[in-house]
Amino acid sequence: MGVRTERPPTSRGSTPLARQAYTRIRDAIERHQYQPGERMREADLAKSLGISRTPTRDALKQLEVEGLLEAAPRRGLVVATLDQQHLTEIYALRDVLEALAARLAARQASEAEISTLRANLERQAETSSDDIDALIRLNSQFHNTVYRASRNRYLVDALHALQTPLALVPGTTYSDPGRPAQALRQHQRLVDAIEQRDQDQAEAVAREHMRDGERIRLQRLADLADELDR
Amino acid sequence: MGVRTERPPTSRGSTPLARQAYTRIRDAIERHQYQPGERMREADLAKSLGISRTPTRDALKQLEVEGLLEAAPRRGLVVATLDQQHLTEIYALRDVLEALAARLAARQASEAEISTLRANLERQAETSSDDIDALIRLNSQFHNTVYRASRNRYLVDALHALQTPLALVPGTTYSDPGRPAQALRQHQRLVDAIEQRDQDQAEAVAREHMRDGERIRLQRLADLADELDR
DNA sequence: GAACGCGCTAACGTATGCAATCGCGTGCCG
DNA sequence: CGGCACGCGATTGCATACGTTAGCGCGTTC
Repeated sequence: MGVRTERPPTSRGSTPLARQAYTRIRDAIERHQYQPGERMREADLAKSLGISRTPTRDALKQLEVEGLLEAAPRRGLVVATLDQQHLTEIYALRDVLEALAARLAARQASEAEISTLRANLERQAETSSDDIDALIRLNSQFHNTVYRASRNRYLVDALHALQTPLALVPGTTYSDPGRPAQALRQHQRLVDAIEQRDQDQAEAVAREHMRDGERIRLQRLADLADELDR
Repeated sequence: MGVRTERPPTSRGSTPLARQAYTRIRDAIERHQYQPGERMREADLAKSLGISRTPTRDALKQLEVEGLLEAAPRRGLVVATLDQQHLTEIYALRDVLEALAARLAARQASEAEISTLRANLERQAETSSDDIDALIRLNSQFHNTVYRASRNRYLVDALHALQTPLALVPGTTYSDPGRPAQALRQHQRLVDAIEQRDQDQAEAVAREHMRDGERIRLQRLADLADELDR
């Protein structure tokens, strides 16, 4: 079904379809356009994406590896469900990983990385608490900079892998009214600790940051369960 | 090309081809039948496995996710290389993960799990230091039992993910003459700590175990580099 | 009227053919 | 004699057809 005559032959990049499919399906899941437990059929998705089953299948496999989809006993792949137990396990692990990243960053962050973090803090401070999308983006950049400063790619990968399934819970910690200001204060304290090369302090701040984040997300999950019960 | 008339229709199991391909390729890599950097071509592998490119491709993708293969700039998938830097990063992370697993196991291992660990220790004690394959198997079972006792599937997954790339270095820590006895002693101390619910001690023993393992593997890598230089 | 069995259909695993891309070699031109 | 450009071969990405299996509904029989 060679429908793709739209793309001029000069377009050398021509994004791999599997990557496009992956991105679009993942976005749809993160926007909660599919319910947890909803079946994901190769043929349906392929048709709605306008591509064949082959790249669609590749995308689904990757999403399964990342934990956004799971194999249901006799129904194929479905959107994964994240309950309180999962959340607790994720944060138990994330706590020690963020602590390690903060410690390593305090030990070996470059001056350029510290400047990047400072610049990020300023932008966070200038951003309105209402512009949640911008805050989320800045938060993500902030943490990624800290992760990379750890100089440990396995740690970076593990931290990213842990954050992916969190997208299954609608909203983020920034939906909580006091969170933006609190996060900014904790981020500032973390950069201070990194700049002073105080590894223990950096680890302590990171752990505090995680505990607060876990609390907010658990609360959110409980609220959602209440709504569904009604 | 319906070549597979060999399999009687009664054979219901007939492992999916993609899984077979994955297992066989992974085994071959772990046995070092491919050199690091060696190209892995879909068509070649498919032909040598007697299957088509589709399941072969699936297997290669999974191996890439797991870090045994990596995408080389302009040459497709090649067998991954593990240098000293990688090893150091892996162990820096594994240290805190094993420590967490040991701590959680000490907190919440069931009596049945502790019995399983004790039984494993006995079998380790009865196994000759020369039977390296058996020791490796027992060691793997031992650690997996501790991991599961942590009641944290994300931690279990992360620990497994970290161990996979270690297979790229020929031999294991058990190739070292003193290691079997040392490992057994450390395993025994770990089970003692778990049984006494001493979380700090469990964590300390796990960290010591990791440090020794890292030292042996770094030495092994250095020896290999020396051999190649000659 | 109920239970068991048979066939139909939906879904996925697998095979294979086709197309697009990229590296590399060769030949031509400056 | 060297560099650039064109073309060819190798390799992977994508599409699609086929086979197989399992679940479900309908019919038949006791």
